[in-house]
Amino acid sequence: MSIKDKGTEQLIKDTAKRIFFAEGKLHATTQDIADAAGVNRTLVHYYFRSRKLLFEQVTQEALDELRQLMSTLFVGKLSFKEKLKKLINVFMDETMAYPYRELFLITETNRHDQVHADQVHDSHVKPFLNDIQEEMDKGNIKAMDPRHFMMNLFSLMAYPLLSGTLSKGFMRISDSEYVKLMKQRKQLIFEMIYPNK
Amino acid sequence: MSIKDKGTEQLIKDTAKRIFFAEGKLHATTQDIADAAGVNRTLVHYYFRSRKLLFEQVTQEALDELRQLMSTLFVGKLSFKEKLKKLINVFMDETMAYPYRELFLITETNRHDQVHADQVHDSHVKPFLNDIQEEMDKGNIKAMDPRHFMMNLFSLMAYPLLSGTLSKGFMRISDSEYVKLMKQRKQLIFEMIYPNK
DNA sequence: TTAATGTTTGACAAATTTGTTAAACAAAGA
DNA sequence: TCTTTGTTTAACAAATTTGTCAAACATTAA
Repeated sequence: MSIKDKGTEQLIKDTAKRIFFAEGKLHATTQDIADAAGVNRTLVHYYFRSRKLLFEQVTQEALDELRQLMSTLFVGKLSFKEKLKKLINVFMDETMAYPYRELFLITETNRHDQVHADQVHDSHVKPFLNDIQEEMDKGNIKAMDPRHFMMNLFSLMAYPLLSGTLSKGFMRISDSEYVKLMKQRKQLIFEMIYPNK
Repeated sequence: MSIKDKGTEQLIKDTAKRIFFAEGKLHATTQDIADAAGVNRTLVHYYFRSRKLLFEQVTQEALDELRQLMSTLFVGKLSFKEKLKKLINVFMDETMAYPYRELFLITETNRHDQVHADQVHDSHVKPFLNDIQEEMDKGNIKAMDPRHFMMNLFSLMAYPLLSGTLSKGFMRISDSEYVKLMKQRKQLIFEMIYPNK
């Protein structure tokens, strides 16, 4: 077979992502991952050579996905307002599916004192920041350093999902109520960020 | 000696907190902690019996500190506005010193499928939520579910520090610039949250 | 069918990390 | 001083986790 069969390899990788990004189990062992995928642990080594390489690949792909998201959402001829709506919608949906993805990226980059992050190029983020600046110049959104705007936006979207367990505990919110609140946030965040209708 | 000497025990615990909360190394081993504290690893077991118990103690104390913060900041006869300013000031300072404290709490609670979090009682959070509701009734802040208000507030404060490494990478921000931005955020967050001056 | 190639498995080895023990050491009181 | 108690250390044992290997198995092409 010349073209590599992606079945098992993909299964392992997807399972790893589920464990890390969805369940937030950052300490998962290769055994944990293999069990969850229903395969022999040796296959993890067969396809990825080592635990470290599996982690690095998962990290790289997650960063790629983030970059992809950023770039696809900020091209096209939609208005800034519509792009913003779309970004909030897509990013919130993704974060609801994978609330701990960024948490994984943060701990992995801390772990190796190595910043993979700047591979997400200016070519994607800088145009976004420029768009924000333009919109401020037009008076459509409150003037501030565009980087603050971006931090505000991503904070409001990501943090409540990231800290779900804590928030639920602190505020005595049930699981079903929490989902409701998270869905409401899409609209709420847009109104906070882009107030002058 | 009847009263237990807290020297070494406290040193180990403080070092563990520094590693987890300040450096974000959630995977630190007992050896890592002992080395960083400059003591023999056996002492970790002497004082805490096991790694697990050290982790649990650190987790408990971190939750206690959060509860403490919440309760001390929301008693007294300051106006809501002043309390809010104070909360932002104190919480941001704490989070700048310990940006990964919540990250640690989140992963630890995920790890054991156990919610220590609800030990932070209604007795502290509920009065806060009531204050927020009151302020909304007065028309001083935008009306919404007070829980959203609280999530917004903590998101804006915690997330940019939590995701510092990523943000710096994404937006090409230097360390010194980042500190500047974080200090600006205190005022910026207050204005966002409490807009009608 | 047979050979070749790729996949899966269990058994084993190595490495890492945690936990235990006994002995050395230090400080304080009788 | 001597004893007692608490602290620190090194050596060791146990447990966990990662990585390797050869053999079994499956699939495809000649």
